[in-house]
Amino acid sequence: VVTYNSLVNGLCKNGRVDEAWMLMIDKGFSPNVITYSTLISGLCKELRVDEAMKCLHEMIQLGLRPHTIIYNSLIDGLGKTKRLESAKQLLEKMVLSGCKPDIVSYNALIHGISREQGVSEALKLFDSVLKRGYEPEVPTYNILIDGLLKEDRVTEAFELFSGLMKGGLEPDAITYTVFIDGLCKAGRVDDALLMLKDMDEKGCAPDVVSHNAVINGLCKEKRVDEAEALVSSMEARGCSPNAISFNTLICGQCRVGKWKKAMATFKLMVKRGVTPTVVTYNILVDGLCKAKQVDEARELLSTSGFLADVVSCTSLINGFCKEGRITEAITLFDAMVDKGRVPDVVTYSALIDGLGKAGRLEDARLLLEAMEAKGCVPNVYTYNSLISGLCGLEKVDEGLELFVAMVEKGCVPD
RNA sequence: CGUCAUUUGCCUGAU
Repeated sequence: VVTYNSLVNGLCKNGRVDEAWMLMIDKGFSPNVITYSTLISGLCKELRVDEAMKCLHEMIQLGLRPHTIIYNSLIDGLGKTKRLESAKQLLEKMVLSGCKPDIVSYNALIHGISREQGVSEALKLFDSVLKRGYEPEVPTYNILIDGLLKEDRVTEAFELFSGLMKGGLEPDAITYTVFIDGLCKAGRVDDALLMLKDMDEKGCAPDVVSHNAVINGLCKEKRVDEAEALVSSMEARGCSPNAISFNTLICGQCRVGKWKKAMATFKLMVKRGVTPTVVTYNILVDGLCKAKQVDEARELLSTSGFLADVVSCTSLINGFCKEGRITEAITLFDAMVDKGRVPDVVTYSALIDGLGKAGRLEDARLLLEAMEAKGCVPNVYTYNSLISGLCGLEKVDEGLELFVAMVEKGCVPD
């Protein structure tokens, strides 16, 4: 069984969970708790939570007792697939079966709640966990600080940081990076740069993620030359730029119209042995589309070796719309659906906007209905596009009607 | 100490 477990583990590590699964089904040996632990965590990492839950039930039926870590993997997987209710139920179940949740169980749940229901809800759970006598760990604080910053609650984030220190804990590199990213996204890049230095002085070496967060902040402020300098200098500080570093810089350079620089960065990336990802190509495709070179963008994508995903398709559809090539936009939209790509709210919004600007408001309306019918919830961008189209054609009454409808549906106007 | 394992940070598309 031990040999066999190692094999299952090896397969899971290579992302070959299915083969591991087959191996297990292939009897001969009886799987033990370790076998299931390996399989379940492997499946959860790939977000194949239904299969992981099946494994859980199966092992219980075989008389094996799942331990905390197995439950924690599942709670995390359920949270990451937006199934918070199931995650909470599983936590209950774990208590009932005599397995006490630990702080990691709650960290996973707090994170899921923070993402799906907002950080305020997560903070409520945090409080009740404290009241029950659990000691929070650094990741607990990191999760909550990140949640606060993502909702622009910077002051409270710093207050929680004080709480971390008062609890006798030491912030780690992730704590600092969460702040660096949060400050950048609040438009405080210079403060983020200070914090990058500060963490170093406090004995917390910035890693590639810390650098990438700042590179992104600089790019968003259009300070691409500084971003480029940071990419060049980070190596000397012990962090090799990775695909995200280059992607971020290329994106920044595209956004300020420095197309040649962007291509040079792309070439440098390849030369440095960093493999471009689908995001790299999506950035270049979008850059070309914004430069009114949609055909070139398509060509680039088709030679990239990557299949068009929902993001690249949306860039192309938007590019066609902006060039007034609405028919081609629709054709591409239909083609992506045919190929089984699921358009999301951004795709729909781009096309609705294009239809509106082309004066085809009825089609735009129909598309809004179609997206809702498919369970894709329109957001404020979607409504703004359609309302603006209606008002542009002096159909202000219809625009107002739609405004009322969006509010009734719980979509907050901006 | 024969085998496994859980939680936190960075990049791309729409008004």
